[in-house]
Amino acid sequence: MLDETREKIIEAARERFTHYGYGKTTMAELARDCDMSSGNLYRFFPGKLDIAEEICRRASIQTADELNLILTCPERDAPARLRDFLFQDLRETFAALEKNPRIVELAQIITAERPEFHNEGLKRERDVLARILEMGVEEGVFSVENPLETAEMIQAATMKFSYPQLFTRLTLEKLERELDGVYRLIVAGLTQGVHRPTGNLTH
Amino acid sequence: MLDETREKIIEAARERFTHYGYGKTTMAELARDCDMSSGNLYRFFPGKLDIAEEICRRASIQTADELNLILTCPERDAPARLRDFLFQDLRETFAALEKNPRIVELAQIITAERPEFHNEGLKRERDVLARILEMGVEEGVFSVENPLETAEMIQAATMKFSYPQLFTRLTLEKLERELDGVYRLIVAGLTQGVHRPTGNLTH
DNA sequence: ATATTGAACGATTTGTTGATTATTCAGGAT
DNA sequence: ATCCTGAATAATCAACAAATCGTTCAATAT
Repeated sequence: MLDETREKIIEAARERFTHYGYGKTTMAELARDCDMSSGNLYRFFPGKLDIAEEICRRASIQTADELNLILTCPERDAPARLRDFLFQDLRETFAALEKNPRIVELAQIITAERPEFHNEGLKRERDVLARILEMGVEEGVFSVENPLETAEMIQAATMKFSYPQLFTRLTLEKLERELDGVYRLIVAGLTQGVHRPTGNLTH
Repeated sequence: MLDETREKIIEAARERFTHYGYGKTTMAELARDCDMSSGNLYRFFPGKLDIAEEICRRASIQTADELNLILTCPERDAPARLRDFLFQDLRETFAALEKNPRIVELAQIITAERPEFHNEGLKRERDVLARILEMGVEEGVFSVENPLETAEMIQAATMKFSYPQLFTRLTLEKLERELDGVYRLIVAGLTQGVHRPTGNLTH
């Protein structure tokens, strides 16, 4: 029953946040939607931002789940899976930006206030990425010592394609061309094998 | 003589912008510094933002010039030069951020109002990068079809390390560890050779 | 006891007014 | 003619007041 009420709150909030935006929806409105007083909302969530965080967390988990399907897709080698992963991520972010800018705005607000939240989402995706790398190693096409660390590096190298704020003025076509180039660079590196540092070469 | 006056304006502006910030310096103050009326400034620059742009452009050119020195440094192979390039860029941005946040702030203001300006600076650095790649090809250590295009991809992959706004909460140490990882990934890819796309592998 | 309310409180936002400032340009100086 | 000025103008900013909103909690209902 308590959980049921929580769900009702989350649903009402998602409705208002995506329709009118985070700033424009008040706790009083949320309470009215759920037939309760505003004070009572605080028995279910510590505050407004936590409701938004829960909504974004679920979206993030769903994204990770969808990326996870790439792992079980048959008849694909690891490089193809890596490519699917990167492009699916970009396309979904881009589509979300066009279809519902409000959710993207929500994510930005939470990332600004709760830096840890963003790392959490990154970690979820990184685990999938690491799994793809491991598959590549098993297939004998990738040479990777530490999949999780390498996954972190791939995330760093593809950061440009994950932050909507960074690519608002670029077209999807241009982004895909660039991502394809970065992908080719990465996959060539993984195939070759990523070596330990060869000493400090900086003058 | 006209050029001399331009220089005087630029110097006065640099002084005030770096000391008090762009927003806090007025055209009237700049005019007084140069012993002229505020209206007269507009014979030398279309507007306030253009003065700031010229200051940033010069800083950007100097950065590119310093990166250019990497090309003539003796006794280094192309991978080492690439590493120097990436780390020098990161370290200089980071140092500028700590030593004089005002110049970084200036750059952000101009990038926001004049997107083209930023591309211009990126292009300057890209040319150096492409030259390093060409050297690598000549040395036989890199296999790169189109150096300028590959340079663009490397810039995309290292974007995380060029935007101060993105790494304000990360330490230089952490950033260098990540950049090292991305560098290793890239250099392995270049050594292997970056291949053309193998058809559209996305489901 | 437990669950819920809604008025009270402080923080934040909004709206408004007055001052500052970038930019223009008619006129004066050279 | 050419260069330069400084008052006029319109845009932006700062400061303050009013209103709104998130959050708390003593009181009430279940």
